[in-house]
Amino acid sequence: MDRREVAHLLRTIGALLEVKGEDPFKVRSYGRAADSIESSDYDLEKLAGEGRLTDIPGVGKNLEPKVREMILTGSSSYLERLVAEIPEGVLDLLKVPGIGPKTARLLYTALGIASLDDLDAALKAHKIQGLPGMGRKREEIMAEGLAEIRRYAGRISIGVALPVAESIVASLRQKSIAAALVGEVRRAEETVSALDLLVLKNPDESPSSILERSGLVPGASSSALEQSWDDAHGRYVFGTGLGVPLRLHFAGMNAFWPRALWLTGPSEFLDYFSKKARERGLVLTEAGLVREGETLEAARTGFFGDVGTAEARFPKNAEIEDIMDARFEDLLFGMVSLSPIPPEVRHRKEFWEASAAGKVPPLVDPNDLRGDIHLHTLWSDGVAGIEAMVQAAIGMGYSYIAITDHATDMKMIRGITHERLDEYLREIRQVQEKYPGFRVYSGVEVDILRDGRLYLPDEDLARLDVVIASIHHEIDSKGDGVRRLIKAAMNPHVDVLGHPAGRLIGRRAGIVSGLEEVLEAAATTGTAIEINSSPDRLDLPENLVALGYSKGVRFAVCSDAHSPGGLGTIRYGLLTCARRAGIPPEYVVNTKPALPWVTG
DNA sequence: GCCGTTTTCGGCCCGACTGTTTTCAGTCG
Repeated sequence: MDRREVAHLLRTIGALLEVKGEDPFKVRSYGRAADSIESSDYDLEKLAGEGRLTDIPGVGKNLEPKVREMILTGSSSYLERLVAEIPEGVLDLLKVPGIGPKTARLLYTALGIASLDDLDAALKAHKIQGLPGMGRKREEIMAEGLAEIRRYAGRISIGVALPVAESIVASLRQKSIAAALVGEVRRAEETVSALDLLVLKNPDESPSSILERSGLVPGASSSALEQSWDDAHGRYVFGTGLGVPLRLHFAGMNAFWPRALWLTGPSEFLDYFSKKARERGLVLTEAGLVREGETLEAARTGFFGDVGTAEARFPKNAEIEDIMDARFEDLLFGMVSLSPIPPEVRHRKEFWEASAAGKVPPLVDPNDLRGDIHLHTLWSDGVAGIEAMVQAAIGMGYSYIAITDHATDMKMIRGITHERLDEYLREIRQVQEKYPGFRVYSGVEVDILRDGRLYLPDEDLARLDVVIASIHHEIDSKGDGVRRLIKAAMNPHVDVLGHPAGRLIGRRAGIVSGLEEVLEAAATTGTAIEINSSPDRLDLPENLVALGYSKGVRFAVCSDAHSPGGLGTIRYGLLTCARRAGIPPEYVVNTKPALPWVTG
């Protein structure tokens, strides 16, 4: 059992203990151990074998045997005992706003509610008001929250889906099986309903024998998955622990990229592509690109050796790496007189037109990023010091970062105050001196208060290189977020508006109207708009990024990392919000060699 | 339940808000 799975079991135990009403500190210790195991690179099986699991911070004498059992057997008898008391479905209730551990337990013990469906039924029958402490208003809040969760039912964030899909591709590759991402994950949709992989198949091999070789067959590994063959689509469908299926599609060498194009879609783009193909006497089918009048059977032999050009033909002894090169897909575009369109913008009609005209504009690319300007450290709610974040940034190949700890009146976070500012700036300067070739900007993420003023006075903000202004409380419509954001944008010290919509995917809708006005204001004041890449935010969403771009707004793509490992999440915002919106690199401030508004 | 000790027990994340009360428990950031 791998790190992620162990961490997941530990978190499940922690949540169940919390619902049981156990000591909060005990509950938290399970979460801490999970974080520690997940973010480490320990060889768990080795440590378990040597009895050294307590070397892991957060794992003590009580957790050691529990973790060892998970690693060695893939399950936990302790967890099984807990689930006998409280079904795991009760934990789904915790995702609903207004339901915490106490309420979840009450709902389960009083009404037997053990799933979101149960909750839905109880809300509709108004069974909840009348329980101790529950009234009409509580029911309303729960119903609203449940509706938001239901909007994302059966979907997971790209931030969860992409790394899992990539790790499956990597593990298949280790078994000499070549596969590529297709479908929603390849298009980098903000949430996806399935993980689709296209697997390369030799003519003499069957999908089932590949599957056997893959190690994904139940029983072949501890992470056994339910699987079934879907004959209509020629694919295997697996259940995963993520709430979305994994689907393995198969194609031979010559049909690989036509099939990848088909499976990547989206369907309205395939319609357009087909139309262009017909103009050239070609037909796009699920199995390949074929000459008009040709049968599907013929198509199954693949098109590259048939209607393909000489350079589109694979060499006789092509290596997997050669075949996996997406430039072969580009050749398909060429065959129908289109310029290649990156998967993330194939849904955008303006790119179809640009493609037909042979002028697809460049999109901002991960390699364009020169720095990350929204990061937290131990100075507020981050888990690492400034220097550790600098080293992580250097590891990402950046030339600069901005340290932007919270300046907030949220009491739980001890952030940057007027009194602590001197000391904070001093430490940033000290780290800067140790890394002369790398720029460490000083900054804060300052709270926009209820009246639109900022938590720190202007004279403090004036001392910082980067000021991100964000709303952290009363984000919904009654908090009048639009007016507060515009007021913050008008402040000349504010460089960036942080996570403007304030949404949390699947939990909180955030500001749902009026953000056009904020974009107008930002375009006028020159304030950059953040694209926050945290997988549960992905804020600003694509459609509003595209709108801002049309108004001339500049963007800052940021990780909002709270740990060194967190810097890597920046790609989710980049792919899902920036690239899908069709943003070129020059509209992203942190593609510049230095921040334009900082002098000296 | 972990950790780090002033070594075997106390600290660990705290305060505002809210819907429900009729004095406060529970949630949230």
